[in-house]
Amino acid sequence: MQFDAFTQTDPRLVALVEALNPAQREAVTAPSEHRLVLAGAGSGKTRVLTHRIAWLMAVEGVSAHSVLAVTFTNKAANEMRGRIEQLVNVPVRAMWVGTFHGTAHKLLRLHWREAKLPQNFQILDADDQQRLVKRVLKGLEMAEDRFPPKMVTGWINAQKEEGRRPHQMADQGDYSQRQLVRAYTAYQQACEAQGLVDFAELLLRAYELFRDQPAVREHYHRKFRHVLVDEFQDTNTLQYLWLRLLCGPEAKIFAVGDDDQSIYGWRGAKVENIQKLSRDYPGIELVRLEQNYRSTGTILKAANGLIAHNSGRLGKNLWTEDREGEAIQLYAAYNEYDEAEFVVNRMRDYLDGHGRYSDLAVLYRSNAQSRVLEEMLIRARLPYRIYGGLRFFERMEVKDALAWLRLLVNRDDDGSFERALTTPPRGVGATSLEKLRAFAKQHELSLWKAARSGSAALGRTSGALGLFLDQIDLLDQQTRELPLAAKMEKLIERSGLKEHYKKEKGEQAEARLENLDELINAAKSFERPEEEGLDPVLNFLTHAALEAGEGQANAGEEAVQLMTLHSAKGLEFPVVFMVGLENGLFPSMRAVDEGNLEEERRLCYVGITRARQQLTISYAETRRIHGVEQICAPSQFLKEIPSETLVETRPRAAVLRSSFGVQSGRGGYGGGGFGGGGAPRSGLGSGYEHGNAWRERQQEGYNLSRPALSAKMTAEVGYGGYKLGQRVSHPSFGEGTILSFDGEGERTRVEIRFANAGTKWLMLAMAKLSPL
DNA sequence: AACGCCTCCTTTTTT
DNA sequence: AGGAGGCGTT
Repeated sequence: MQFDAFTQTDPRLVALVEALNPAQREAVTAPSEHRLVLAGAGSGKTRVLTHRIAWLMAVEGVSAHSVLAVTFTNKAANEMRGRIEQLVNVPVRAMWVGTFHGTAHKLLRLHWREAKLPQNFQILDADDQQRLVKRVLKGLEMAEDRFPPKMVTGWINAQKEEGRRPHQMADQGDYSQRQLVRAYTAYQQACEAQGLVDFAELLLRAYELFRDQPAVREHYHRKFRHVLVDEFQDTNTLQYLWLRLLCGPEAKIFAVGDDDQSIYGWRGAKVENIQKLSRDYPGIELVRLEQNYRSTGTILKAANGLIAHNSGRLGKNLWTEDREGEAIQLYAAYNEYDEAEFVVNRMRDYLDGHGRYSDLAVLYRSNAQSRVLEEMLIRARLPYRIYGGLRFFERMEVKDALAWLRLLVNRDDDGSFERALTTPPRGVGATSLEKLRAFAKQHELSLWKAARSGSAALGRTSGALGLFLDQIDLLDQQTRELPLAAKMEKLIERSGLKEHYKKEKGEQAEARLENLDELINAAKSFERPEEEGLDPVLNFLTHAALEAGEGQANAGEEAVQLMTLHSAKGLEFPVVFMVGLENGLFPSMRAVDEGNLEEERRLCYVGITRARQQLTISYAETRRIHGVEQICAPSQFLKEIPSETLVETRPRAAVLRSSFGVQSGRGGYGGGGFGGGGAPRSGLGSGYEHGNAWRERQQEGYNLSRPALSAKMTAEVGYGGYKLGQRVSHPSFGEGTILSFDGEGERTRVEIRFANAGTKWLMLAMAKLSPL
């Protein structure tokens, strides 16, 4: 189809393409061929993907039925569907838009017979899987120290992600390899006996379904004429194999990705799939999106300069029509507290001016870094939100309740059986359970069936056990006709879980009860009867496994955002703080040891390109890591960012050090002092050399902790009855909040942020302060 | 079954 | 340091 012809005829199509730049337009409107779109950060990737679909429908008359769009996260999938519907102005329920796992799951539900699964198969989440592997290892009497469950689980998943089944590996490799295969075999048998499917299994089964069932394969070959894949650089071996099988001779692939943003190699993602795609589809058309609509020229220059240090890139250079913007601020903090304080102070500057809390994001390499930042944010009374952490459906109490529901659906689910049997406690202890397990194993029965049939062999225990079995059956009968939410409620009540958590002490208990209520609430939205022939209970349980829910309550509220660099991918913020740029932390020690520096660098690239207007980078010269104070060298990435994009912010060294007499060999700060003047220290010279020497000695086991201390100590002690964060009143400046202290005794000075008079340093002894 | 002590480990995360 | 998980005690 010719684009020009349509611009003149249909105003809707004009609107569809008019806002696109030439490269985007080409990607969106070119005739249907296989296409690979290399989309740089902030270049309008999602836009291209959604517009492409809208274009196909509007111009080429493609039906929603023949489109499949796959993403990695539910969030991305939901967003995509929403934006497509906005563009074409009608709901597109018939279109398959979902995650790899969600799509695989859908196929397996539709073709459970061909996939050789029970109709009511259940999904095992990571936690369930871990437990099951553990039990299997126990059963095989494999030593936990030699074969840690975590490692075995990882290994099994890795095999599945390479498309390998145990029988393909039998009798291969050394002793431990054989043991692993034995574990995989037993684990898989357990899953099959219990009708369970883990995440990797969803993909592998779907792959095998297409591989082994020509009728199914051909059906979908006829159906899906357009297969669109988001974040293609994140696909693993199995996902790629499956995509290839899924695309019939008529299907056109539209893959969007960015090799420079491949940061999940450690979990099996294969950037090479991009090159593979080009080899497997020789005619594939390559489109590069390099114009960036997100960041300032300076930020892009920094990002480009950094990523240029990677080898084997497909090659891209981001550019923008936007202005240069501000220089990137670089701050050398004394320690992690100083760093956090600096971040908070800069946040205040921004917030005083105009900004919203949610404009601000702090990105760090590892979760452990969030604690100090949090502390500082609390003191500063700034609302914040940390991404990541336990999700709703992963919470203990929620999983407990769901175990009861799962048991109603499938009595042979041993994991749920054990969970329901033991929580709340009912006098069936470890010994009885062990007996039951042994009996079940001996007769190759599920725990449920073993308990039912073997009561005699189980001796005295059978009393409490029998009561439990009857209770389950009774609950099943009594709730059979109830709508889902009512069923859930009754289960929570009658299982004794509610009572159990009521008895629990502490503030957690309350939250637990609330979560149980919330679970009932969540169940309500799955009550639409028999949608697409799916049983509401199965539907609900699937949702719980596949979409574990938001990382935290109150999503989307006005708050400063804290997250790892990994979870920041795909997001953008006007103001970004990237903290902890120290060798050993970022790049992480492990990455360096294992030679994964390039992926680390890409992670840094991702971090830089999250920023729209302002980027601030910081590192600490001293940091407590695993409980030990360490001297840190600045990250090597700092050297790789073009220096003309950076401006070093002078530290307020004296604030942190004067009172403790810490003047020791800290190269770099010496000249600055505090107060005006003084050229910013340029380059990062002195930090590096002694940093390396330190690392060498560190590896020999020396602990080079210095007797320094530190913002933390100051903060906790407080002065003359005043504490950090305290509200005070001053006769001429009005009300304010104490931000920090400096010095001791009568020389103590105090930094106060006044509501109407800005931030000031005052001598505590002189200032006529009164607490509020 | 609940509690407390001890040891171990420590990058990143989605489904 | 701090959390998790294992294990032994009450």
